[in-house]
Amino acid sequence: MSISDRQKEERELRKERIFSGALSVFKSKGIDGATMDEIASASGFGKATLYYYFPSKEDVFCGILEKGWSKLLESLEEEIHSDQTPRKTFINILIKLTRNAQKNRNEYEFLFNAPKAITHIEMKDQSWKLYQHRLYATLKGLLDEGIAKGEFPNLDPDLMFKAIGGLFVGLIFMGEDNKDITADDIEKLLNNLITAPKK
Amino acid sequence: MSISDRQKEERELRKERIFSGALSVFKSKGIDGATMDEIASASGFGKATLYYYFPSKEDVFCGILEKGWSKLLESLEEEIHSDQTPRKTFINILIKLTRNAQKNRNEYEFLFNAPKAITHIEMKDQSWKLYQHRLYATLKGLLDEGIAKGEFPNLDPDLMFKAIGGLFVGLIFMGEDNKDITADDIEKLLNNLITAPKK
DNA sequence: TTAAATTTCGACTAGTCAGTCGAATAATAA
DNA sequence: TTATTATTCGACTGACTAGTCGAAATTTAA
Repeated sequence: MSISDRQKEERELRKERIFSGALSVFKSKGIDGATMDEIASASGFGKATLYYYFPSKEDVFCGILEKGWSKLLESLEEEIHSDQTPRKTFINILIKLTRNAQKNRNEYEFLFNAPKAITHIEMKDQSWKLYQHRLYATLKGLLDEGIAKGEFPNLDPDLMFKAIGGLFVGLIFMGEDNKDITADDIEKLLNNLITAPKK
Repeated sequence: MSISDRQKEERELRKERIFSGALSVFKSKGIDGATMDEIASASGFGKATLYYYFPSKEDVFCGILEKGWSKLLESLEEEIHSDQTPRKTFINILIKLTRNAQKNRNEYEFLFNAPKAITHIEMKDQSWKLYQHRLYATLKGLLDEGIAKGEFPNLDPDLMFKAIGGLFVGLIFMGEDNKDITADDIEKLLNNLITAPKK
């Protein structure tokens, strides 16, 4: 491994450090309330150094979304490409997401909530949206397929999708009590709520 | 009615006008992105006039929450005090909320989302929280009661509460497509998802 | 060792915005 | 009418913050 590669790697590590400092500031001060000075000192750099790694505040922002969503999808590949029933796959993905979210709460809260919170800002780079759309399209596809096979209640798939999406976000991010929600909890809850139609 | 009363009434009307201007700015610029200058011109006043009616930006904010949550609860009194089964009452409240939210989308979006979006701001006046807690306590009580009577799936009530809360918010406020969700949709969906346990 | 390249940052600038001030106008009361 | 009170607002201030600059420190390459 040449020296230049090591340098790139260290650069990448410093960027990650800045991301994680930024996330903790976002958590305590809110997204708009976070200043570059705070993010800088939270990540152990001077402000000007931040601008050596990112051209603007928005790029820090988009960097987190880009990296985060990409990692998120990567971590789901296995579940997505399993050959189980649509219903099982659907639920497995939600369970895996729960695990991830519990492990990196700040990051996942940001990934799922920030995009809504910043619709009013003009974003140059929205490549992270591709990942997000791919996740949503996957889940929506499984839902459609599952409904067609009678594995889910026979309801408007769009409504179901919104409902389950909201349910999931509510479950994971609602309330401050960080009461652990186990994968079992999620599975039991989904299996009880999302029942197949009575024959 | 004395002249002084009419004046008070007009003052109140002007405050409402400011609230509604503020809501439309919040909608387009986001909560932190909204400036007092914009709120002023959106409501047809000069900025200094806003400060004649409210001592600070935060008070405009709290004014909307206070008025909004108070009206919201008032509009639910009938459903809350009905003597139907817990399950029916619970669902009726959600249906009524859906109707309200569809009628005043901006306002309800603010009432349900703003409190989360501003946890990082120190709020002097939080009297609106009393109303919010009363609604949540009512729903939680109905859920507990209903579970005890076997009208709902037999799951951890706290989890159920979060799940249904998220479900509701997702259903109403997720996505920009303002596809009308009818009360029937909600009822059908809830009745399909929240099934009583199989005997 | 020394020159070049990389990384760091304190101090500064330019712009924005909440909130104030004082004066003007309109409504009410005497 | 005139005095008093209520309402309006343009212009200003002080605080804060994104982003820049230039110089210093550190690392790498020869």
